Amino acid sequence: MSTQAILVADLAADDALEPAKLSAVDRLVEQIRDLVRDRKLVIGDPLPTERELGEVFQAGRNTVREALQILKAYGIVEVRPKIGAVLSDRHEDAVRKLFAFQHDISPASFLDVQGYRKIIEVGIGDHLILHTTPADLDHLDAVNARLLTQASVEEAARHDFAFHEALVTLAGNRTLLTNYRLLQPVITQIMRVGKADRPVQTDTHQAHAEIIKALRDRDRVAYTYLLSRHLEYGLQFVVTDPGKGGAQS
Amino acid sequence: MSTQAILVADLAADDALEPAKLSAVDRLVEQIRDLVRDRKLVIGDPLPTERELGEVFQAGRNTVREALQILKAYGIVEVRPKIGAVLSDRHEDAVRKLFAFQHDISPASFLDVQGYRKIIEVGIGDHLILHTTPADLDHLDAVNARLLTQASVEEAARHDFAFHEALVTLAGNRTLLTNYRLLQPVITQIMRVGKADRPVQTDTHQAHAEIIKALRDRDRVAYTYLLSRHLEYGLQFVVTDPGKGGAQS
DNA sequence: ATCGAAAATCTTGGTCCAACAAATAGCTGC
DNA sequence: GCAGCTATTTGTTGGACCAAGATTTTCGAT
Repeated sequence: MSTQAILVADLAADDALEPAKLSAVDRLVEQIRDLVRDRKLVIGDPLPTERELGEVFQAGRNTVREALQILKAYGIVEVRPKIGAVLSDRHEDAVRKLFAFQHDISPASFLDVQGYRKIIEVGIGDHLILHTTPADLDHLDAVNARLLTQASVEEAARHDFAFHEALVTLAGNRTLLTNYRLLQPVITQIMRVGKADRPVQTDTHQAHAEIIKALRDRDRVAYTYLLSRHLEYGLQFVVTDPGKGGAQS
Repeated sequence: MSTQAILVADLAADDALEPAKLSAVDRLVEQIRDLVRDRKLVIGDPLPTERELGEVFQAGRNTVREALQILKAYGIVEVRPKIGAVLSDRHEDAVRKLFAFQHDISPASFLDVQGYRKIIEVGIGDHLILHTTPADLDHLDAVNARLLTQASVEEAARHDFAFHEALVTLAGNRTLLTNYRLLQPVITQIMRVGKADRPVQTDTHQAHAEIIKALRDRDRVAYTYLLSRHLEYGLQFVVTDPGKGGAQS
């Protein structure tokens, strides 16, 4: 218990790297965060109006607005016209957006991301083989089935990602899942490109189904092989440079 | 080549989820990003002054400032009095800070992060066994050696993380490394707690050395075993709830 | 008199301007 | 070469206006 208290204190100090005088805007950001904490506001609760905040904290409204823009960028608040700033749960979205903000869009980047996915999705294989329940696998089937029910490339990419997301979810590690989701924009982008030329939904669905089957059979080797092949399959549509066949380095 | 052009266009559309009219501030954020891209500005280059930006893009200075606050929060620019906004390379720091923001500080969270690390660091084992060069291993030794050269808990945690970071770096995947680094604040926090009670630098150094040896021997099983044990070892200092001995679930 | 709809009003965020303070880059004079 | 001055630029504030949406008021129909 005392351990936890120490932790909180220590981590609070992470922000105090520059003990020097903060700008009024930064000070306001802190004060508003404190306000939220002190009043124990929860998601959806409204903050005071900009004018009130300015009055309470002795700052101009423009200064308050700049602070709110920062909080907004952090996904802490969402400001709706007229109703004002309300506490938001879009934090993860903000992280995701920020993460993808200036990711370069190059074939090398795609290759890298697919390599990452291979490490992750193959890496959780041991756990999946051991711990997935029939219900889990049925759920995967259900998610996979959605791949066949629509036509839009955008939709297909989303459902494709949903399958892999569900797979990673089964690893039962929240940190891993959060990190994997960070790449959602990039991954769905890869998928869109892969599916742009011609619809490959049935192929994808089939590949997913085989992967599920490998899990049902608790066949670690098949899982690894099928998953690797599946991820590499998508790559050949992305790396179009040489025009030749294989895409392995 | 044409593929790449399509990609860039498509990803630009990712932000256009709400095709409705953007606010002037959001529009400015985009315009400034475009400006940076068009002029091929690099890290350290200065942007036009706030008044110039306002004139060029037909916006008031306050609006420009709000846009700059967002860019600043994103780690894209750093604005210094008098000289103005200059392009910054703090983007990853901003992501890291924002990411750590949401992480609650609980034993469960620690357990989760350690589980994540196990998945990652064990997961790259195959690649490491196959591809690490003697030079790589010497580098690991050098990084590990630093663990013995100082006393501060803070320093020790940093060097401890540096070793694991170096390990992940050897996997040769930039995406993975970026994601792993995201957890730096949380991981070093875990390490600080683990080392708070008494100095265990020699133990840690020893454990690292054994892991390196396993890589030298290209012994996949030993690598997995030693790494898992090492990561679980740190955990027993975190989960202090029962006060009894073992901490395995 | 009661209810509901329409209109007027009031509040609030969005944007812009003007002004001043503080900091400092760059010039000026020695 | 250096001290000091000046002009420029960001930091901050207050005020103004607009548009949109919430609130209240008004007023007609029943």
